[in-house]
Amino acid sequence: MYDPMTVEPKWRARWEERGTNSMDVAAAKKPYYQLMMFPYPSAEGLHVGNVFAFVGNDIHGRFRRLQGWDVFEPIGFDAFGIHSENYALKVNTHPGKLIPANIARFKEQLKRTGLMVNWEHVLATTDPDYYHWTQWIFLKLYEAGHAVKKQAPVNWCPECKTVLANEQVEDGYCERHPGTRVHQRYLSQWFFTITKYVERLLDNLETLDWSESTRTMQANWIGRSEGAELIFEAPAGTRIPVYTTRPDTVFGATYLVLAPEHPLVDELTASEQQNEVGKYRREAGQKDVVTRKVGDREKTGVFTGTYARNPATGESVPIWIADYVLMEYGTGAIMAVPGHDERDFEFAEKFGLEIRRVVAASSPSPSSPPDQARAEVEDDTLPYISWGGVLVNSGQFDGLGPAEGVKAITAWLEERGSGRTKVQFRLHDWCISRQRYWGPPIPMVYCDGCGTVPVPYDDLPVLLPEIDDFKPDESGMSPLARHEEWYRVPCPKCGKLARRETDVSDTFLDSAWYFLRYPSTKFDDRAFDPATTEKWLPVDSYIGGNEHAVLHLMYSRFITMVLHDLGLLNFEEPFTKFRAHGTIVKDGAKMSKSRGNVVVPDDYIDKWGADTFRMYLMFLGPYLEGGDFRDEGIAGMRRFLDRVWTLTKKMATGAGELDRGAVRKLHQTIKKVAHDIEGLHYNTAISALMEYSNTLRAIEDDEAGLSRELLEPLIVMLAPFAPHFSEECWERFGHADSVHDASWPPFDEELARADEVEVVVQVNGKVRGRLRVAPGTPEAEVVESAMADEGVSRFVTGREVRKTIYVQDRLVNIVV
RNA sequence: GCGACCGUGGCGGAAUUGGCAGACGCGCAGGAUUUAGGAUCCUGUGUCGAAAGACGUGGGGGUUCGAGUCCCCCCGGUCGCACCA
Repeated sequence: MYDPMTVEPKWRARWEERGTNSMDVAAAKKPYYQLMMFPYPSAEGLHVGNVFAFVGNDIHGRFRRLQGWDVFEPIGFDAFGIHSENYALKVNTHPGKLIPANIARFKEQLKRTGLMVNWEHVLATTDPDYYHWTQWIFLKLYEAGHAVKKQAPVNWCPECKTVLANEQVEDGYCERHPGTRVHQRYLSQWFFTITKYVERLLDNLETLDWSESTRTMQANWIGRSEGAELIFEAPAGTRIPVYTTRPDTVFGATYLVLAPEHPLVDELTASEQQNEVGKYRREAGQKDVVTRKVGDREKTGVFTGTYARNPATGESVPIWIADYVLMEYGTGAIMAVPGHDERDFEFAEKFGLEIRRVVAASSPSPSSPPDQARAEVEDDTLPYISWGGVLVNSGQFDGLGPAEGVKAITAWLEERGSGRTKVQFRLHDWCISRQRYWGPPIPMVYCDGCGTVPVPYDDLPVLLPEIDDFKPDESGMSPLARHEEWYRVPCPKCGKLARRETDVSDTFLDSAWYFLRYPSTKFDDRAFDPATTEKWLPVDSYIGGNEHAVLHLMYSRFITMVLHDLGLLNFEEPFTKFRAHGTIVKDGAKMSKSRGNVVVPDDYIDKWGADTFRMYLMFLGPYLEGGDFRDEGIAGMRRFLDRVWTLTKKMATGAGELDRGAVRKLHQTIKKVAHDIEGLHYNTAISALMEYSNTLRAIEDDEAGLSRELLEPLIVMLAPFAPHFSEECWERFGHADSVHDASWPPFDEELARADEVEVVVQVNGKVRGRLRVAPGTPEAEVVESAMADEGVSRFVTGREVRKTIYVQDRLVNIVV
């Protein structure tokens, strides 16, 4: 009987002794970088979702190794950030104390899972040897002009006394304090100018071998749109630029709306409207960023009391301010076309503004041009939004389709100096300041004389001080701002007393470059060694969750591009291939502590062994889609390993004739399993291995029986899935070396070929018989024997054969 | 609302280019072994039907000799984005 409780620890110990998994990064000849997204080391430890993800990554890495690659499969810990910090606050223990214990626990669990992790190259983002280089990257970006300081709104929870990320705000309330409304504060913060790279970030997507869903999400996030910037002029000559994707509808623009924060509002507000406008702006400022965007969408706004000239019609249109217009997008001002935009329509209805139709749904007939179209348009009670139809009420442009109208009207306005075509993106600059404690201090110093001064490279790292009062307070500043002994430093330039930046950087910066560090963890004088990096990067295979499809992957690509442009990297895309794995759910619902349906891997590994658990997880469903975790099936997987175990004990020693059918099945299996592992289709790879073992079981008592040639390839193919079990079998076969240093079994097309195929005979598309023929039998011969088949002739005789369809080696269809 | 993906036995899920639907596994039933239970092994297992056969991949229509697969409409689900002008 196979006993994982003794076999698995035995092999883990031996792997460590022999250094089986410690591939020498410097000496590797055929490098293959197999990366998985590193975990946040939570206090709860590894959950099945992590194990599922890591095992899938490990199988691919181990398979590549069997194919002869020098596979580098590192792991690290994303241990900075608000998660760790909030947990530390909750249990009232310093995060610096919690993290090492959590990491130790994770390591233990990861090892028990049997991963081929290279433990010589572990990293933790909280380690000063690591964040030294996170700060170095900040300085590199600063030097290149990609790090700038500007004012930005943040969510503030008065109860937590801290800034919240958008994800921590639920419908305007703090996620930790359901009764507390979050509001908006303006703070001066550091930004990385990722928007400068927006075209490359979008265009390069097409060249990447990434999950389609991930690329789509990135493209949506970047949000490219084409349109025009048009100028509306106020009487005093103030030019108000607006961005629109529908410049063809400018003849229908009956009013303007500015965002409440728009810098021109003061100037444009008439004196009698001052009070109203001021009040509205204050109210808008009170709303937190999230509520304003997703909360109650009842339109609100106030009239500024002034007008601007529509550049197309020359008419005066009223200028309003309303919070449905966002300052962060476009120019922070829109031309409202209520006839053809739902939001503008709703607003116009509410405030009694003019609605003018400028696109008719159907083409006016030549006999009764625009009049008829106008009539039908005026009946409408809702805006008409489509790229179909024709322009009406648009002067010389009447009759054009919207797409032609865009070109013609933009060109016409451009000629008159009131517009130009414009491409707009949704992506914003990346705010990296966090008014928190648990992160790498931003390496900047503010000096009264010299201004903003970067910390010299030689003074890095700026160590995060160990303070007890890491709890945030009312001020909106980092807890570090309470520690004068820390932030008071001499200015690096002039030596006078100056002040450190007290904010720390975003966790996403830690993870935006960690893959560069792994191969170079041995170098303490550089972030990443040029020769090592050239050898190992870009990453050959990256696997992770789609929850990081946008931010993490986008930021990593951005940092890589910047470092490339600075001449520090010779590639500009970090991940050649990326696949998003699926999610494991329980009873159809996402696992979460609040639902109480979290599955902890430890008990399963204790009971069934890591190998059984690994295979079971992979067999649940397609790796790229995930599946539902149930206890019922796991015994079946254990049964499978037990059967293979029994097979290996029956290995025939004599040199009998090999079973032809088994050899054929073997080669078919080699091909299928390799193909499936490459595509990460582990569930079907496992089922192919099961089929092959069933084939062997059927001949186990035969004379020639189970020869080494039939059994050993099964064990090798099983090795990526069940690494301990396979080692034990391999050893019992008399091998002194590791099965993981063996080679993937060679595939022979000739041996895989069937010497007889079954051809299905259909009459009118219904199966009426089957024939066994040699592969490649010509059509005429097959049809002839098909007609002779009793089951077939019953349905054919006495009827006229209209035609026959023949698919080589597969099917005959006789149409009568 | 917009975008992407998906819907197949009692269950999880298979099915290159349109070509035997239900691989593999779970569960279940019968049998062997066992004092019994468990474990193991063998056989069976989409539905209706005694059988021949008919029906069958969320529903409806279409293309085709042939549709789970392609096209159109509808219903249901999952994920992402969400006042982005």
